[in-house]
Amino acid sequence: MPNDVIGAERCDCDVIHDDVVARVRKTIPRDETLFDLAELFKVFGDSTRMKILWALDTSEMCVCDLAYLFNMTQSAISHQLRVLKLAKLVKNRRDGKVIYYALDDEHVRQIIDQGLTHINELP
Amino acid sequence: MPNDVIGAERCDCDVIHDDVVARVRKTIPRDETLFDLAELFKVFGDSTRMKILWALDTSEMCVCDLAYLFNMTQSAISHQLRVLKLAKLVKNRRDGKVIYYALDDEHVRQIIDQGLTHINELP
DNA sequence: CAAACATATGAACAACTGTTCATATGTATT
DNA sequence: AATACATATGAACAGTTGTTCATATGTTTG
Repeated sequence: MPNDVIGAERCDCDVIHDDVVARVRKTIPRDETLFDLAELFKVFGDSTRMKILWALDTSEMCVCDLAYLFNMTQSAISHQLRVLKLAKLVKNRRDGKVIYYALDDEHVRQIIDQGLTHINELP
Repeated sequence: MPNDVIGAERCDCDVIHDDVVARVRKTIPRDETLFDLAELFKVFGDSTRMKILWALDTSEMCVCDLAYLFNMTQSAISHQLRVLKLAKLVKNRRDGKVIYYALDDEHVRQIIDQGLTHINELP
């Protein structure tokens, strides 16, 4: 299903590069997929959530563990865990009063590692 | 170099989970690294930039090609290309009046692919 | 060198985001 | 049942972000 192809103003070089534009149009994913992808990365794009993900990669933890570990409010952590859960990056289980959170996806680590590689290779 | 360890309020289970917290403290990267990582993913967390990255993965393109392709203002594209360039994800070369942008990193595709895998595996 | 073109950039504005504060929900203990 | 504890959640607020508009920079062409 092709994306929005309704024309904007074209400059001279658009016409020259018509083939390139056409090639991209054929291979680029649907708008909705690109939007979902951006939404996913947006979740990784906050240092509090990044800390939480990294912590949970070591071990499952409860909310107050995380709050104590990062010296943050229980409420702030809880709000962010909600975001992570909606993105299916994190799952939880209840044990009495305590709720334990854990990573819910084996790709989380891989995505983060790719990011680390990029950062470490910068000059 | 250890991160901020100044104490927040501890709940009862913190004390119980002291070992877990200590283990995370030992293995988690420096605050600065986590911040940089989040900054990197933030760049992927916008659908306009995601579109641009995907387009440039097919072929280098000039600014007005991208504007035409996505039916957006030249200015809007230009602003986002600036963000991508600051993140070292994109490089450019000048050819007369026209400036061509291209991916500047072989990890871009891999990072995006990992994200796609996550999205596609959702139920 | 003047006009046309491609791109960059600063200011302004609306929309979005993350934290805090107050409070609600749910569970265990006595 | 009442209290204490762990977590969730809604409202509010400040800070951030992406687009638009106007304009500036830099290059080519006549």
